[in-house]
Amino acid sequence: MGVTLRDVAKKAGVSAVTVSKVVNGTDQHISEETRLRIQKIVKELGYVPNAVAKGLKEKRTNMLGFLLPDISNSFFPEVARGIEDMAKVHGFGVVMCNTDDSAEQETERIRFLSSRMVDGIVFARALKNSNMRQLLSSGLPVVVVDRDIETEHTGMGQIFVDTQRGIYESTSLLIGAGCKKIAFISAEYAARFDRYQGYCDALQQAGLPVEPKRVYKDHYDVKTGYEGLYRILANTEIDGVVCGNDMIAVGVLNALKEKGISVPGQVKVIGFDDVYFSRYLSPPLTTVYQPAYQMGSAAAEMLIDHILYQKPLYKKNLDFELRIRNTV
Amino acid sequence: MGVTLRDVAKKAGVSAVTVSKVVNGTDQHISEETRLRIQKIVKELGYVPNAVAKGLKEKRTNMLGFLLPDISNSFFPEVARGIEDMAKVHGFGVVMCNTDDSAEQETERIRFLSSRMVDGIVFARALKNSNMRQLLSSGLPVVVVDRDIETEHTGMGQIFVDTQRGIYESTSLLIGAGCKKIAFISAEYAARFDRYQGYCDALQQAGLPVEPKRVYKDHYDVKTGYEGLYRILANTEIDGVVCGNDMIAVGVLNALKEKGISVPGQVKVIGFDDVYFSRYLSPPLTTVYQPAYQMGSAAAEMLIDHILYQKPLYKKNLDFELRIRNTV
DNA sequence: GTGAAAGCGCTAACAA
DNA sequence: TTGTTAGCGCTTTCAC
Repeated sequence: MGVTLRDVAKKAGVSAVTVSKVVNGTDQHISEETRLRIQKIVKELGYVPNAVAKGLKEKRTNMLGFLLPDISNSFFPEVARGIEDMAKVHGFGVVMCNTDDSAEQETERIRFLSSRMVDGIVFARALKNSNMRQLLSSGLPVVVVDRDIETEHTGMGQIFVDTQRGIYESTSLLIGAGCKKIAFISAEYAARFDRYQGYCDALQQAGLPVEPKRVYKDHYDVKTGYEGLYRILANTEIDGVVCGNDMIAVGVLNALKEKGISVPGQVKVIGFDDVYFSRYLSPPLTTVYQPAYQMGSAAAEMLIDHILYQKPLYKKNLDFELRIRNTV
Repeated sequence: MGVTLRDVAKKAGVSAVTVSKVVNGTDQHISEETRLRIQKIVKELGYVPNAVAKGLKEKRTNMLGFLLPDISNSFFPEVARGIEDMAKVHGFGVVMCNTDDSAEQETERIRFLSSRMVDGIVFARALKNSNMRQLLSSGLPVVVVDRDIETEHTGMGQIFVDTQRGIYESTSLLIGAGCKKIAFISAEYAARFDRYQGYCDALQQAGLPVEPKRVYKDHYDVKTGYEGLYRILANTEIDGVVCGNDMIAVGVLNALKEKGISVPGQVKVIGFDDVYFSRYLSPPLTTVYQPAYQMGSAAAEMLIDHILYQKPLYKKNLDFELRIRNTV
């Protein structure tokens, strides 16, 4: 920074306008000679356009906001990377905003990003649909990268995985492996793609009863898995556990080990997400992979296409994938 | 966005300047009446100052750049969170830039950030000191969050952990536990704080020989741990493994399990970093904790103090911490 | 082929 | 107590 259009112009003996045109290639009718001279001086002086000034003028900053619960929760770093890689390709940068799923934080950060004139927002979330409305009212294009979104929000783009179907399949895998008494441990909330529903559907399909005693819902964390398993085992027997995510599966695995119950011998376990260390658990966790990186890059791509070429936002369903390892 | 200072001014029947003064509290000599009237209209209209315009004018954007190898590598998400939390407290935002440790990427991103007029850069890195020089020449204040930095770079702030001492202590722990034939598996590179040196020092201190056959260096990843262990075991016997980081320890643990060698019975293992899932490995990994979150927040704090109050940048040594679990 | 004028939204310095 | 002027660095329009 420091060296401006004017500096270049002065040294080249032309006006700032001409330099601008050359630098941006915005005008064909510049003599080859002038163009070359200017380009040379640009290099000499190490001129770099001031993106802030440019943004102010053009009302486009080539910046994306990334709103997420917490970057230090696995799953999100991959998403972040996907977003940034795609953004970079198109000359965009990304501003990261952790909100801890708090509505106030979200509101505040949206205001922040909007004041900073980001051109669009990728909104990754796990829970409530809190202030979707506020997001919309900001007028900014938004793409929601959602694992579970409650309602349709017209006007927003969406990248999602059918987690209900994913859990349906993970449950079916356990059933296929001979489990008859399958527990379900997950987080507590209503969602468009209800994991619990996927679990119920699979049981029903197989003619197995849904036993409330085998269901535990709290949070998407290790503690929930651990405590859930103990709670369920206090009341009933099980031969399989369907987990709402891999963190829960980690808790379940730990509790099972503590109780001396063999996996997959006595109890089979299946996770969800395929967080990068799941394969290193022991036994390596069988789980359902969600394409986190791809979700991020697809979201950024949609947003940028919209910003740059006015392509409409849309809904995109990405495929999950069973990852068979050693807990089933 | 959309509603400007002028809009507020018009509606309040004052000039834009007055509104600016009221909004920023930059002028005591505004009548209570005017102030109140303006504040009311600001609320009504939902006026939010345009940070881009403000940044251009003031030459301060209240934005930090965060340059790192890869957010999807454990350790960095925590750092990122630390940075963002501290930044937020001071009204700063953070632009995340992954560089995969590539010098070209770093150069390019630094230019990018600089053109965007970020007020400072947090540089988290694991390896080579590539283009430190370029960073400096950008004129931007920089704080390096480093696990291993090669040289002194005057002018830059620095947050670090004495990893050499950390490995010295982790090795000593193994020695104290009775190990005589300790392997060392880590990444290959020279650094200010040389982990390998820490390992050697500890052995020497205990009168134990340093056997090249027991040393393997490649990358900070699972594969290195896995292959390193196999390689070493092909040539010699061991009763302990000091790992350069937790990823390596994961590989070591897996290889050991594969070979039917018990941990910590036959071989003891110690990691480094205390990545958040280390405690869930089996057995739970004994390791050395690096305060990643704190490193991020300390870096951001130093930078912001410098930006806002011209406090000089400095070097800060953060403490590591032995986390005794079940692999030793 | 090139440049002058105007303005993006804001604020510091100075006037009134 | 308030407003005018000027300008941050850039680009668009339109005149030359």
